[in-house]
Amino acid sequence: MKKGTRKELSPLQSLVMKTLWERGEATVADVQADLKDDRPIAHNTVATVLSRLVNDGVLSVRRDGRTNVYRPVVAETAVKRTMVSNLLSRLFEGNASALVHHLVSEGELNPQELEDLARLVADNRSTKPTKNSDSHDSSDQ
Amino acid sequence: MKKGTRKELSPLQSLVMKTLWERGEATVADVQADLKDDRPIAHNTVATVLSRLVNDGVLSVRRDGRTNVYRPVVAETAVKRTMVSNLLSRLFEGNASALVHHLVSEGELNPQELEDLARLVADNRSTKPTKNSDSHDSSDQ
DNA sequence: AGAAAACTACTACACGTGTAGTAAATCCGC
DNA sequence: GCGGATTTACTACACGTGTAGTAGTTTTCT
Repeated sequence: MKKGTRKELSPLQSLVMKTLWERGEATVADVQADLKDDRPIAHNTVATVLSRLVNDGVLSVRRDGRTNVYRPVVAETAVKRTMVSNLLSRLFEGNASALVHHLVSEGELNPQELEDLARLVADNRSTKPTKNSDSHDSSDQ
Repeated sequence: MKKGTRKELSPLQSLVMKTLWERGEATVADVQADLKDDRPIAHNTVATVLSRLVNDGVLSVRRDGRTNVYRPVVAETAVKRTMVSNLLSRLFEGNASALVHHLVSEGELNPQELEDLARLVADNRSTKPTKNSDSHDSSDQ
């Protein structure tokens, strides 16, 4: 239905898409095989999910013999962008640093990760601040 | 039904809960007033959402005269924890730094925020973050 | 007092999601 | 060449969510 630049994936859809993004393309059986490790899931359940994703414009399908081969139409990054940004506005007033603060105070980042993060921040700071200066008033500095 | 330590909130539920957490407690009319700025929403719609949240153990309700007064049972922090952690496992293999990397590379953090973040990281690193660091904690239960 | 407003409780309904069964076509092994 | 395996297309159904209407009870305003 909806041509989807802005698609939220449901939990199961996320799982399915993860294997699609990993593999590049996959059949129903492929996906089922990947998922079966974590959870028992019927072949037909996977097939249903897959065809709904095609319907939503998230996957495309190609016929190979009598088998359907599915392939991502929407990039993983795009979906992440949408979903993270939605989480941000829903729970953190759209404020990304609030989310990072949460991660830190909840101990989701271990020392090593904090270390890496520090480096990432440093790099990013030195290599010029690019876009995203819209409407935000930089009070001090 | 579901006793809820681990509750995911739907978009509208998140909106509603936001005002509940802000206000501490609220009536249907209060919530409707808060939401009406963003979206037109019927009094009854709000009432339904609220009573479902009570049913899910996310809110409690108290009678004040002939009016219901709702109050959060689940702390904002707890919900954030659940939902962020779910997003993490669904899209980032449970890896929090991957999420932060995403935020940085998508430009969700502006220079000022990166600056603050650097300080946060530095602080956290120096204060010996073995497991749980206590910067500024919030009440939750 | 009588009408209007405010509220709650209950009901309804469409749509998405998870889950899978049935029917039908095709393929593979013996 | 036949029976089981594979695979698709279609159908079904329960449950959550967004959305709100109805009915009924108070409260409040002329």
